[in-house]
Amino acid sequence: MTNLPSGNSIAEVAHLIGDAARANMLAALMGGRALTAGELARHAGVTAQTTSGHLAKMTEARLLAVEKQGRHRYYRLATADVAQAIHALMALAADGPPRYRPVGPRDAALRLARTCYDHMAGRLALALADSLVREGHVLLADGAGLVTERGEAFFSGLGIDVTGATQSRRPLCRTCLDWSERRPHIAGRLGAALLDSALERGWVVRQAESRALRLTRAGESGFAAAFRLPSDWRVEGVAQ
Amino acid sequence: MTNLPSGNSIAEVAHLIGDAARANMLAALMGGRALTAGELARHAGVTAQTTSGHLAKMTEARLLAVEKQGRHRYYRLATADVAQAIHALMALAADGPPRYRPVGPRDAALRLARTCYDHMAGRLALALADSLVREGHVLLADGAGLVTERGEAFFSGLGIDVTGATQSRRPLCRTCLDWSERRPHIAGRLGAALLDSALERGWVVRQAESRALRLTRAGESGFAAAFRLPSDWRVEGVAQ
DNA sequence: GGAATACTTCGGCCGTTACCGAAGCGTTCC
DNA sequence: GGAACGCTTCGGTAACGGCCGAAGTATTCC
Repeated sequence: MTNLPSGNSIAEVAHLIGDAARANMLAALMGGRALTAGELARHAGVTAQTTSGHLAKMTEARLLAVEKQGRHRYYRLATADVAQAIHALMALAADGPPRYRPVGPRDAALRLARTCYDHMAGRLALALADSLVREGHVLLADGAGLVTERGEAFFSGLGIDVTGATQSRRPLCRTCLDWSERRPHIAGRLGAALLDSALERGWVVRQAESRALRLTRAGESGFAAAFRLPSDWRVEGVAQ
Repeated sequence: MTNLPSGNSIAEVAHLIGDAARANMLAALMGGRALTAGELARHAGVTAQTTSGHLAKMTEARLLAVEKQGRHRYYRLATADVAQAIHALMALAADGPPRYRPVGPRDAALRLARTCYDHMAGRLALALADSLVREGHVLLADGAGLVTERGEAFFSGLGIDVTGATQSRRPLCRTCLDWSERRPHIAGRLGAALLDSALERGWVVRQAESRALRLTRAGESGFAAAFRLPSDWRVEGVAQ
C-alpha cells in the first residue's frame, strides 16, 4: 500500500505478531516443539479455518516453517531470530503500565523445569546456570556469556562441542530472563545443546500438551553429580 | 476485548509497532536523539494531528518518553529494551522473502560513522570493535561480549568505568549487527559509554537532521592513537 | 467402499482504527 | 496587543482485516 522505501517491512512483521490470536500461537511455539494447526487453534481460541489463515500468513512471511506429516501439519518457529524477537517483545510487555499481570506460570511443574524455545528454563535451569558460573565453566555478565577453557573441557566431557563457536552466527551463549524467577538462565547455542543432552540422557522428558519438563530419577542424580548442584536447588528464591 | 490471561500484552505491543507510520517514527528514533512531534510527522509522512494520536498511544504504552520544552515536545525511546525489540524486529524484516530491499544506507557519511540508538555504528565502530578484540580488551563470541581485566584498565584510562557491570540489568557489552556492513559492532552499556566518551572529547560530532557522525581532526588522531587503529580502517570490506 | 479426521478455501459480516479537515489550546516572537 | 507556530482534540469517513459458517480437498481408519 504505502511505498516507503525501508523501515516499513519491520511494520509488516510487527503487524503479523500484533494480533492476539497469532501472538498466542507464537507464544505456544516458544515452547520449542512443533505443533499442529489444530493444537495452535486451541491455544489461540479461534476456529480451525481462522487459524489456517493466520498460519498461512505467518508461513508466507517466514516466521513459521511447516512440515507435512500425513494429515497433520506441524508448525514451528522458522529461525532462532524469530524466537529472539518474540522474547524481546515479551520483555517489553512485562514492563508496561502496572495494571494486572499474572506473575509467571502457576503450575509448580512449570516453575521447576520447562522449555523456553530450544533451551531449559525454571528453577532447574537457574541451578545449572549458577553451577556453571560457580565452577568457572562460563562467564556471565548481564546478557552476555562466554565459555572458558575449563568450560570447554567440561562440556566436551558431556558430549557437547563448543569449539566451533565462532563459526555460526547464532550466539553460543546468551542469557534469557527467566519468566517465573526473573533471573537469567542460559540460552543460545549452549542452552540448546544442554537441553538436547539432557533429553538424550533421559534426565528430563517432555510432557504431552505442555512446556513442562519432568525431571527423572536418573536426572535427579545425574544433574546433581555432573553439575555439583547444592542440595537446596529446588527451593525458590535462593540466589546463587 | 479478549481476556486471555497472558501472551496477550505482547500482541498489544507488537500491534503498536505494526503500523507503518508508527514504525517509521520508531526507526527514526533509533538514531538515538530525541525528536519533536513535527519531525516525527515528517519522517512518518502523515499530518501533525495523526502523528499526535500515534505518539500519545506509544507514550501511554511506555514505548516512548516525552519531554516538554517550550512549545516543542521531544520524544525518545523510553528504554534500551524498546531499542532492543525494534532491533530484533529489524533482523527479522531483513530476512524475509527475497524481494526488493535497499542494502544499507546510501550516504557515504552514514556508512563511515553514525549513531545506532545510543552507540556508534558504521566503519568506525567496526574498526573500534576489531581493535578491542585484537588488543584483548573484550572477548566477543556471536552476539555476546565480555570485558577482560586488561580491558577494565584500558577503559578506566578512557574515563569509562565498567566495574559496576553486574549492578545494572542493562547488558554491559553486547553486539549489534551493523546495518551497512553486516558485521557486529559493540553495543550495550559499553557501546553507549564509548559514544559518550567520543562526543565529550570532540572526536565525533552529531550532524543536524541526520544519524551521521562527523569524525573531527582530533578524532582522527585520537582514535588512531588510543585504539591503535590500522591505517586502512576506512576501507570497506576489510575484515579484522 | 464409507465414515471420520485434519486442514483449506470462499463469502459475507462487522469491529477497529488510521486518516484528514476543522477548530482549539498554549508558547513564542515582534 | 496580534500573528505565527507547535501541538492536541474532535468528528466523520473509508478501508483493512479478523471472524465464523458452509463447503471442498486430502488422508487415515475400519
